[in-house]
Amino acid sequence: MSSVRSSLVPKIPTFETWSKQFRGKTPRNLPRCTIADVETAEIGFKRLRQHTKWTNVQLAELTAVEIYPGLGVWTSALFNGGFNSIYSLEPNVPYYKQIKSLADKSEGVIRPLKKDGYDWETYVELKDKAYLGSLMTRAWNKVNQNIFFTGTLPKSSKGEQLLAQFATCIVNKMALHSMGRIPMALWIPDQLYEKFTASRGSKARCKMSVVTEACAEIDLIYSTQSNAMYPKELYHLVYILPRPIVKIKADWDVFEYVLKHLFVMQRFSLNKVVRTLGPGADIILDRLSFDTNIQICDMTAEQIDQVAIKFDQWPLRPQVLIEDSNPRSLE
Amino acid sequence: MSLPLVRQATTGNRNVLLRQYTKANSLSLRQRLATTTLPFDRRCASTQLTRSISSTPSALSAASALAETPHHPSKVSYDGKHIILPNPSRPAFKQAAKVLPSGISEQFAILNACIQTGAMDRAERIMNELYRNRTEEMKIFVDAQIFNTFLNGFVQGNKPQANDCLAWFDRMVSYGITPDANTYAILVKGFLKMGSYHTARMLLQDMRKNTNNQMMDVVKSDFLAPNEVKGFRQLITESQNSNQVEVQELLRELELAADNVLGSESSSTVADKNTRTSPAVIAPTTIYENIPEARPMDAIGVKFLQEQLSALQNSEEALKMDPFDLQMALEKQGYEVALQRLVHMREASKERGDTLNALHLSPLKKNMWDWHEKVIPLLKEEIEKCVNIKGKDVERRSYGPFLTLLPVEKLSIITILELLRLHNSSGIADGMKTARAVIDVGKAVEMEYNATYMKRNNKGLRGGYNIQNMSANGKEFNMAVQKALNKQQEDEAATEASISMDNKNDGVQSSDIWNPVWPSSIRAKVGSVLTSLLIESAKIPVPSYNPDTGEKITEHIPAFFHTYQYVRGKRVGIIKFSDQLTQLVSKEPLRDTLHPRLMPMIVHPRPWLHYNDGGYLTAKSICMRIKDSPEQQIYLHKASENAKIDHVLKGLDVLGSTKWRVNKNVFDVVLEAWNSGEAVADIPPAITEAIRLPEKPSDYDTDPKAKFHWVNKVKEIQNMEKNYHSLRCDVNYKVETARAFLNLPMYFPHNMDFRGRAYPIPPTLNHLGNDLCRGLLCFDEAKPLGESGWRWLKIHMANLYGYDKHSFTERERFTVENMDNILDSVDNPMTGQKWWLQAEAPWQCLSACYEVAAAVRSGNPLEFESRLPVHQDGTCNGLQHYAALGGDMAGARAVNLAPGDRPADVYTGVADLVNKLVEQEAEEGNEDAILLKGKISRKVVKQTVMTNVYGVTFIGARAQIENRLKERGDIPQERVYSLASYLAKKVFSSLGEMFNGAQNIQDWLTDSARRIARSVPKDTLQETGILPFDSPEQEQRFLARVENEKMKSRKNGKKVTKTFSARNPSANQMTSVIWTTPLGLPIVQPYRRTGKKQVTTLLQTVFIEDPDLSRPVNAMKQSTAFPPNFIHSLDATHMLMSAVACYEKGLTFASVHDSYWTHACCVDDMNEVIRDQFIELHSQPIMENLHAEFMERYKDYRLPNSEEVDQTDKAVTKTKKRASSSKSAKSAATAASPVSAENEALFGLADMQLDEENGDEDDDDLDLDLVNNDVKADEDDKTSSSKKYRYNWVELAFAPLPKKGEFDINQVKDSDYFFH
DNA sequence: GGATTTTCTACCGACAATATCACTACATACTCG
DNA sequence: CTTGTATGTAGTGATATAAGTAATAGAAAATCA
Repeated sequence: MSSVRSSLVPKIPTFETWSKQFRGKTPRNLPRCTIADVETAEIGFKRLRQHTKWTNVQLAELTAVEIYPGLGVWTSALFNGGFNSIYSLEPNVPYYKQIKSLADKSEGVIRPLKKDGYDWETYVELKDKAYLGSLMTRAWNKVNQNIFFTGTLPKSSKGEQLLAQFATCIVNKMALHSMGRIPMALWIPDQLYEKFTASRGSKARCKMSVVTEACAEIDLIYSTQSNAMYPKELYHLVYILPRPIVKIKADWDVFEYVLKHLFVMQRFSLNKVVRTLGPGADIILDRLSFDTNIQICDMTAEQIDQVAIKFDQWPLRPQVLIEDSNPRSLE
Repeated sequence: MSLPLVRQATTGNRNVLLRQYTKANSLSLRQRLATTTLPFDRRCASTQLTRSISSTPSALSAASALAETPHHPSKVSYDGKHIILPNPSRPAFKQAAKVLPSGISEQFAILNACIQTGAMDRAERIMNELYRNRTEEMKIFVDAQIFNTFLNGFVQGNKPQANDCLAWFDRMVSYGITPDANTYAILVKGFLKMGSYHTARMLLQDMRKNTNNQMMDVVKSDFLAPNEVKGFRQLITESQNSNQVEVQELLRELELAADNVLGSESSSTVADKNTRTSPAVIAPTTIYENIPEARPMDAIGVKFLQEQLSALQNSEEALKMDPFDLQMALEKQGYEVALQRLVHMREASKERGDTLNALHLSPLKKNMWDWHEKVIPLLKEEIEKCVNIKGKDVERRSYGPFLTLLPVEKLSIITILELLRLHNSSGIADGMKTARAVIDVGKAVEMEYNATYMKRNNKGLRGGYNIQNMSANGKEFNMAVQKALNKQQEDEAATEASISMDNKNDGVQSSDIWNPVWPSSIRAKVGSVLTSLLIESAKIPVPSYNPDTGEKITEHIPAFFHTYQYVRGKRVGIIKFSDQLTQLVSKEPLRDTLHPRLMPMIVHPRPWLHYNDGGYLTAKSICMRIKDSPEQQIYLHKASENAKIDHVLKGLDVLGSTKWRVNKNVFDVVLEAWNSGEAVADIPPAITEAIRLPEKPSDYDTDPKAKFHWVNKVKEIQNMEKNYHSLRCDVNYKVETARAFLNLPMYFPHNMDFRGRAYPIPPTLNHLGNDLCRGLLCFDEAKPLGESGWRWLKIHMANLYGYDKHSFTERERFTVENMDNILDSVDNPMTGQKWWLQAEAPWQCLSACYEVAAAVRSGNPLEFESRLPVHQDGTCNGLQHYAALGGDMAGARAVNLAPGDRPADVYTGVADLVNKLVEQEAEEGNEDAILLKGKISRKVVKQTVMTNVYGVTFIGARAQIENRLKERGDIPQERVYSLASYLAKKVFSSLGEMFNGAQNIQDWLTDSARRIARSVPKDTLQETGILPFDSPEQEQRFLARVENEKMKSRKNGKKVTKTFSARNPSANQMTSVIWTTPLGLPIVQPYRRTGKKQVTTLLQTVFIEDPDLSRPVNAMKQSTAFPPNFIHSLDATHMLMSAVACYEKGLTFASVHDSYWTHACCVDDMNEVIRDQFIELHSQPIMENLHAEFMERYKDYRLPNSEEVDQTDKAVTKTKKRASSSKSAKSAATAASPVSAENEALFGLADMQLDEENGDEDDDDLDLDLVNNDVKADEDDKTSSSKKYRYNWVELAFAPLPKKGEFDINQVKDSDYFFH
């Protein structure tokens, strides 16, 4: 109830010391970027608050889950913003220590956890009563008022993979989103942001952006300026609000199969590409409600969903949609 | 001293073979004949094994006219006579190798296709364009052969354009190409055809006056068909009235020549010969237009084919046919036969008209026929489009000409069969990679084109079959040949007509005619057209319904469809079978979809005359399997040209001369097992119902992890299913192949991998295949067992069962004691005790059971006529060679080079040694050791010991051992990994201990290869300004050349000169490791960095190696692969030597690399041969020769070197991390690297200091520095603060050879278990 | 030139990534002087 | 008619693609600043 918290200021090392002490030497957590500028975090949060129109009361009800806090700059901003509590998931030891020391000054609001936001188990564990279990909601017509998910995505394939999985999880109400319609705000590296938010027709249009379009509303909140990140990178803070009704009606596995195959040749027309779905799959063209002479990259999520549905209903569709892509060598 | 004898004998024998297959006027052949038609007394080879023979003149010259150093009679190698070519980075290499740049080779292929299809306007355009845009390259690559073929195109058809021909002739001369006799033959032919006798005469007169070409050569030209030669006679008649002396002279010469070719009586046959060949003069397109839709062959052809058809279906019938005709037909008309089978079925059932039989008609065949009929109009349409190209349709221009090379019917059936054949290839379930498919289809078209239109072999064969004495197994061959000849005489007209039917070239085909290989890009493009048309038209009707309306409909599902898969994030284009097609294919035996090409032969393969001439009767094949490496090809070519590889070819001929048959007893059991659908031995069970998928876990919908694992499980199951399926398919193909040859003899033409190891060319069923294949095959010829044969048969029986680590006596007893089991296996193979199924090699065991049982029951085993091949296997053959090379006592004993009472088993030996070490450490309290104590079996270490020869690294060995330990199951899973690490170390150290000599040699080989692969020719360094030129003249020459190049490539003058320094030389490392085997085969390691390019095809782009890109070597691969390759080249040498020697002794011989087979009764003889040859081989200083060859081959090469410079500015030379690098993880675990150890001892005292100013060159001592590694100095340097490195180039030299041990190779002679 | 990051990790038989975009050089069309 | 400019295009090189790289380590080559 104390909206007046003593504000927390994280210690920010110089770039050189950061390089030495924090930048992971192992290729495991290779390009972990972290916000290294208090002002960026503060403005970011301010904008976010404007956008979400959170009241102090609402904030006081909200538990934030933050992945990859890094130096804890964003964590501090969240703390200062007045969240009820903040689970800060940091697997990397030097960072974890940094978060721990912040937490010690946070009167128990910041709760550092040595978990990796990338690991699937993490979300199973978060479901435990001790963490978020009590805050779960079933209904999807309403946004979960108690959980807020945030963090800084690594600029790596893992980061990209993670983001894509968030999107699928929203669609399928899995992992984090098995706990309700949880809003998210993520710091995303520029390139990934482009892909994540690419609209139809854009050059960056890809599978992920279709899924995203189908399952969430995305808003750009703020972008980092010059030296806000260690190492210097352009990041965007993005607010992700899952839709009450996801636009994908088809069976997810079918949808994914269709999506994957269509996007092989995204600048070709559906008329042609549809054949790669299965032998004789062009028969479903007539059963679609839109002009099928359309480039794949120009299709909306709904249109692709419709293709998936019609494909699924097609009696002669290939039964096996799981493709073994890993030809593992035999002895 | 048997080797020189062998050499002589071989040469003599080749001579015989040669003459049979030789066409007298082949140029390359002339050269060969020069070396082979030397006086030679056959009796020498078979009877008098005198020592002096190797120094007789005949033997010397027979061996090689080029061998100039015959002073060491025992030597096999031709000292100083290696094929040495410039480094591929040098311009000189391009000149010598004539490796076409990819753009040119494509254009050439297209050009040739245009010529062959009569599209001369297009051909002219291409010629013009090439000469305009690629002037320089054309100067290098175009020769008279190419130009002749081009010129011939003008005068070929029924509308000869002799004047155009003449115009191009002038241009030919102006391009600096010297016309030869062929050129004149073509020109004259053209004018004769047009009736311009005057011009023709003028041309010949011109030739006589101005050139050295002989009239005889003109008339004998391959470009002239017999009836065209008769045209020359016409010329004589027409010119009789001329009074000029010159003309008279000319005519006399001409007459003489014509008589020589045609025979003087030929004038009487002119009329009927002409009528016979005249249909072929009709333009190709018209021929095929007249063909009735359903019957692509004309009347005679159909009759002929149906004969073969019935022959193939009923192999009893086939026996009655002439085998030569059958083989010819199989090769030349395999696709027609396949097609005819479809037609035949269809017509037959139609005729009967009853639906009952229509039901019996295989649905797959019905569909295939349907596709065939549907794709043909599409093909015709496409061809039409290609003919009338509007605008610049680049794609159509590049594949169009190829589509008319073959009749559309053939294109269609080729495509269908190829796609069916590729089912499940490249690890794709129910499909294939697009790249593979389109390239293979293209290749199949090319091969079919070659087979159909390359008449030369046919001509040569027919003409060349003279009745000569051949050695033992050649006799039957000759009988067949004789029969063929007789038949040919009776039946000549029909046969000729049926063959000449598809011959568009007036019967003109020969090696003088240019026939460029199609580059992969062309193959891919051509293949993609056919494939995509087939995809478009091949459909299967399937009942279905419209889910929206519920209305019942029939969908026409494409049998194949093009799609993509992602493999680790990368797109891979694939062509998949539809489920319906998969169903069809899996339901019926693959009998009628059996691919007609590359089947076993039913007559003796054509001996290898040349590196690319032998094997099948008509198919153009090459004796070595080349990997996208022009370098390999050119070395082989040069060696062949210089008669260096005759011995090797002879060896291959011997392997190909072994006559096989299907073991009917085993076949019946296999069939029964197969039809039962159960798993028997290595035949997997038929999957009747889909395997049930595992239950989805409860958290499947909420936890991605759960889902992931479930999906993985499903994938695993699918994978298993796929493997089962493709395994069953494989068995299906093998069984069907065997069935096709049930009553026919089989020969396997052989070729080699690039190290010289021999392989049968037919891929599905051969004696190198798995147990099933081997069980299905036996020698065709039977030989009475006799005392020793009976003994060996029993031993062999035990071996196959897996009882092969005991003494021969024990093994013999094993068989005797198991006689009841053996008889039961024979009497009730599928219902009895099934003893044979427990054998290590069940099918072969069963095969042996039949043999043993039959022998026993015959009443007198000693007289039993046995066909079973009995094997003698080298015990760890690689290590045997290593031990022999190193003279390594302990090693020699361990692999049975030295005699012993019972076979030594390396694997057990290593296991014992490791066990000892482990026990020792267990007592010392080592936890790993305690856990492993007593658990180290032979099996655990076997794979690692085996692969050690191949240079397995620590990581690989650890993985192997890990797997073995996991299998055991008595070790806690989580400890397995660390235990495997521990054990791998122990195994390596034990190996190092046991095979110290091998280790040393292996390390030396690795090190030497590494140096070679990193080295650069001096010239290159000079030209890049790194080293000074030797002389101003050299510099001048270089500058001139550069200037010249600049002029040439002014257009694309963006020459990026890559940074070139001793520090980072990898981009310029162009030197591959090359050596010559003791039999004279040059071996080039092909490992280079891949230079793939995307090629656009109709279906998708395809990623293909760009051949003209000279790419830097993969130095690591070069060095790690060298030891195994070298050893394999030696074991291949030993095998080929043994093969030839066995042949000389009249033994039937077959081999699987290091397992040698012969009749039971001949095992003793073969054993002697094996040992003699091994001793012969290893009596030579192989390592010294290799070293010497390297020194010669890589003379003037420079090696990048880095040396440390200390503060006092005095260079302390040493290689930075270099010398020690040769002992990789592996040898690090063993004794210290012998290379450095040796040198430490030898050169440790040498003065390492070097004047840095002229350190770059001329310092002969530098090579020592490379090797030496002064440990103490290293330690000093660690303390020194400032390290400076200097990079420079030193002369390439090699470490001293490891010292050879005391083992006397002659002991092998007395080692019973050397091969056993 | 020194340091860091990536890439291997057993030989041969038997190979194989592809769509798309940005950019360049070249050819053609068109226009203007 | 020539020349210059705009436009179109064939050819080339770069880049993204998918996605739990199930575990492990160590040297050599490639890349980077």
